[in-house]
Amino acid sequence: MTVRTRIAPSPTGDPHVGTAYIALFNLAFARQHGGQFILRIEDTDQTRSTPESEQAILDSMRWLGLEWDEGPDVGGPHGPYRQSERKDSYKDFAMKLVEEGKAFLCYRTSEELNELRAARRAAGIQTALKQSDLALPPEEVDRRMAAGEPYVVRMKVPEEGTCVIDDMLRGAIEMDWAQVDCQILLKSDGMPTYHLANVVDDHLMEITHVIRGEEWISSAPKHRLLYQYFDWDMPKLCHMPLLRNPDKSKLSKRKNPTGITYYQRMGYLPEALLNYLARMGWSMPDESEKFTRQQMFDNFDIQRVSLGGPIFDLEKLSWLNGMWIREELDAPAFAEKFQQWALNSDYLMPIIPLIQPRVEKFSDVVPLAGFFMSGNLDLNEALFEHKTLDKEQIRRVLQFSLWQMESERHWDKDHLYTGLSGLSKAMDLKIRDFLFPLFVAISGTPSSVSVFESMALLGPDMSRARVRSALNLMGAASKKEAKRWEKEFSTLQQAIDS
RNA sequence: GUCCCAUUCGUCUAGUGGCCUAGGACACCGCCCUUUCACGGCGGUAACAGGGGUUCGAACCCCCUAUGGGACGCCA
Repeated sequence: MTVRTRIAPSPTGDPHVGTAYIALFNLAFARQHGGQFILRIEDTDQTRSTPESEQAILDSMRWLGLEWDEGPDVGGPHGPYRQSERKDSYKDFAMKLVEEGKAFLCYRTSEELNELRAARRAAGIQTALKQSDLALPPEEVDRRMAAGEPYVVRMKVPEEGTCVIDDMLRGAIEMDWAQVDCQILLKSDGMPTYHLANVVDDHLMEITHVIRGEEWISSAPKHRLLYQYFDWDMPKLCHMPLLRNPDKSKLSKRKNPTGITYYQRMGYLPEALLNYLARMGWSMPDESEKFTRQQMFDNFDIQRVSLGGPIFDLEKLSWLNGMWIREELDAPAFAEKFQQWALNSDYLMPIIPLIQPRVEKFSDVVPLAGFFMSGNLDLNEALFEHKTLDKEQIRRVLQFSLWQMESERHWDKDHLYTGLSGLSKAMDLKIRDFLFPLFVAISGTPSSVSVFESMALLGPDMSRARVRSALNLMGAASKKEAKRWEKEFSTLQQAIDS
């Protein structure tokens, strides 16, 4: 038996806890049946899938104790997209379907598609786009083909009837073919889409079980149809519930710390985080709360997964982590773990050049650099008093910076500097005034080491969490205010971009 | 809007037709321990979304409604 999960790298290099959640259940299921667990990290978008972002995922998985098995030749964590010979073979598979009349070339431009969709919506048509909707006059196709215009390969999908998907947890799910659009298999750049690559890879790797997030249910008919078209055996599907924000929406970084490195930086033990993740939607037969990875695997039964989307709520995680720290670590182990966490040279070395110029005695170090080893800072409103900025401006700087930080795709000192200094210019504030609230939010004092370096080292989630909590302290925007600010912010952003 | 998935204490959950007057855990509250606080111990408040069936019997099976979520991309 071979179970796999497929992971998209995060551009900020901060793997998502939801990823670990799915991976954990794949691993548990595979281990319970003595099977293999394949972890695939792939993305056809080359800006996201970099050696660094892939490495970040592997590091996080290793930290959590989620070991994976290397697959056969096409498997393993380093996806085949980048290897040209594999890219061609995706094209071969797509073209085979075209020859057999199961897929077709589509010369429609994205503008045309937008118009088409808009027109259908206006006409109240709710069904998906089909081959017949996309067809162009033959002479127009010839013209575009002759002109060498870009095309995509789309799969053909039945216009009517129902498709039954068998889910390991939910049983049979019926869906109307009318709702399924003729999915693009090969993009105009020759890269496969997820749907094609997913099916081809899984077949070549002899995957027998796919455990993935619930958000994939609606594309399962496409996958089933592709297996049929290729005449391949289809793996069993299992859709896990989605982790949620406290407001019940899908767990997202805008509302929550979602990066694994955040929990690492926060000082959670990997065993505890994994234990907590396992308790999301799953329970031990005897309902115990604290258990090891191995105990979970020994008692694993996928049928014990409950389907309501669990809310990722930190209180119980913290309690559980406390249990692990108190009960599993004796004093020497505690000392060692703490030292590893706070004083390991990977984390410490980049901090030294920042603080050394300001240190006169070693006793200065903790007051100066303590914020690098803290979670949420203990702030109060008085810290934010400034000689020129009033409270309103401070709140706006915090909120706008937070939005800017949320949209930052490359989390490093230079990108942060470019983004935030651009914002301060657009807000028509002196950079030193603009930075003041951020210094307080990030380091707890108005005068500290470079705030950009600090944010880069603390990572996106920790930095955002601190700015968010500072904003809450000063008073988050009311609904009305938020609307106005959002408008203002988007015009500022345009100013930054231009 | 359309399709799909879901719905047990505030939160995570047990529960697969009689063991349910619904159990456990976090959080919260109270008491005990204690030079403080925390830990620990003991106790308490608190839930089957609503309405119809099926059945001798329904948290559990079926239908409808409501609510929440997801999907509707040359993202994954």
